[in-house]
Amino acid sequence: MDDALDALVARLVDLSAVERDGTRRLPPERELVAQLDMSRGTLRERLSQLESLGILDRRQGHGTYLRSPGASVVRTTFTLMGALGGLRPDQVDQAREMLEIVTTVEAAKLATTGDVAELGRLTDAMIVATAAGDHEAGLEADLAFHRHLVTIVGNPILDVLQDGLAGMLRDTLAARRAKALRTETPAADGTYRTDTVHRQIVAALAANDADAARIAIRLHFDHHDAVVGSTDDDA
Amino acid sequence: MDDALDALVARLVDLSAVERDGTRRLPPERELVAQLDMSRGTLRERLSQLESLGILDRRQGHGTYLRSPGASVVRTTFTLMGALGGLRPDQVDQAREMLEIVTTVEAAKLATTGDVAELGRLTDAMIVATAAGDHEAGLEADLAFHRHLVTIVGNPILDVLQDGLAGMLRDTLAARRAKALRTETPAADGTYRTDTVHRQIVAALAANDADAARIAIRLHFDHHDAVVGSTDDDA
DNA sequence: AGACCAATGTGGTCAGACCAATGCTCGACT
DNA sequence: AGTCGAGCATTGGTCTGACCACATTGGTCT
Repeated sequence: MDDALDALVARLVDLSAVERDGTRRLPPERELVAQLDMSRGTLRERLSQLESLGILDRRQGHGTYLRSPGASVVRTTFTLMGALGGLRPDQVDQAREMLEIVTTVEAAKLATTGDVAELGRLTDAMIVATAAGDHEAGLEADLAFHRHLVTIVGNPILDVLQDGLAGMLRDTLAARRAKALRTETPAADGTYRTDTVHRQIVAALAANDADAARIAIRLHFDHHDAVVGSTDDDA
Repeated sequence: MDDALDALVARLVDLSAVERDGTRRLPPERELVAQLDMSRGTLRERLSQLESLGILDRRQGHGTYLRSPGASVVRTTFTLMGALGGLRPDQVDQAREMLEIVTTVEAAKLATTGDVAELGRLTDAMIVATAAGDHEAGLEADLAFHRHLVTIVGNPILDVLQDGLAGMLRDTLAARRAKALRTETPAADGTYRTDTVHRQIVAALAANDADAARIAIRLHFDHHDAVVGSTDDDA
């Protein structure tokens, strides 16, 4: 099944035309039917598969567009796994934590001064937002921080996994962050340890010190776990 | 799109019947059409989506069966990502390595004496097979070893990711292992370091020593990388 | 009893029509 | 001239009913 779909994707890429905004648009289904020599029903079945794999985007009255498969697949996969039983939210959380630990360690080896500057900026934004009581923006900056760590490593697989898992957990993460901030007593200068732990990560990356990064990111999670009481602890 | 599919899956689970071998079998499509009040074409489109997500298994002349989504989704996703460009084999390899590092560390915290015994058994099998020149069996035991580490952690997400990535990399892994064994000079007792590194991992798990496990698994990869010359190195 | 073959049940494909949403065009009105 | 709205064309979404291909089952012939 996979190889056939594979071949189909290749032909579709050929038949697609590039729009002005850079997206690749497929010919209408009725035309594809002629060029691919199959019935519309069969074609639509294949397109549905590709759509569910995140490779296509179909919009009624608009057209069908190619796109790079992304986090959506991972998210739907695990969502449906959850629907079928056998997948608890804390397991998703655990997987994400494990992923972020290695990501951070790997990023520490590769971070450039530009990356460090960007991460510093995001940390500042987070602290400012939190101090101003805008927890929505704080969460956003928090997520952006971790997303940038993934970017540094530059591995598309991590991208997909991180986005997918974090996307699933968005509500959970928001709740965790809120609870941590609510429970915690801010320091003298009004900052929260929940936020300032990020500075340690940035420092480790600035020094390209993988060990320090590992310790810092674990502190990050241990702190949350201790406050919120999540999954398991660390050695 | 996801929520609609979600609901459909729930109804399908209701309509399915349990076979004697424990698998859940769906009614024939023509009957589903009546019970779900949609046309067969539309139903088939949905079923195709679920199949591509690894939730269904359709066999012509046989029937349609429910199954837990598994590694296949991850594998096809990343395979198609590769087909669309933007995903190199070494990136898959890197992701797998990163995943195995955290998996091993986590497993060290949770391993029981039974797990340790099983891992010891697999290591023995691997060493014996290698000594006998049966590299196929050696690879098999090697893969089983790492698969059991995932089992110890007991997180279905890791299961899926590990299986998916290792499945994609099967040929690559075989080549790496073969080259490592070919290049390496065996010790006095005829064992290879490629194999014996596993003993260090087992020892770390027996002591529930997460730090030792991390060091051991990194040695494992560093060794391979040094011999074969793969992706990046370690700090 | 064994081998062969036909009937049946199942998913896979095909064909043509109609429905529904989107965006554009062109005309009426201000 | 500008603006708003009705209508039209395009495109994906659904329905119907027929036929094809594969797998199992049971009967029939040797």
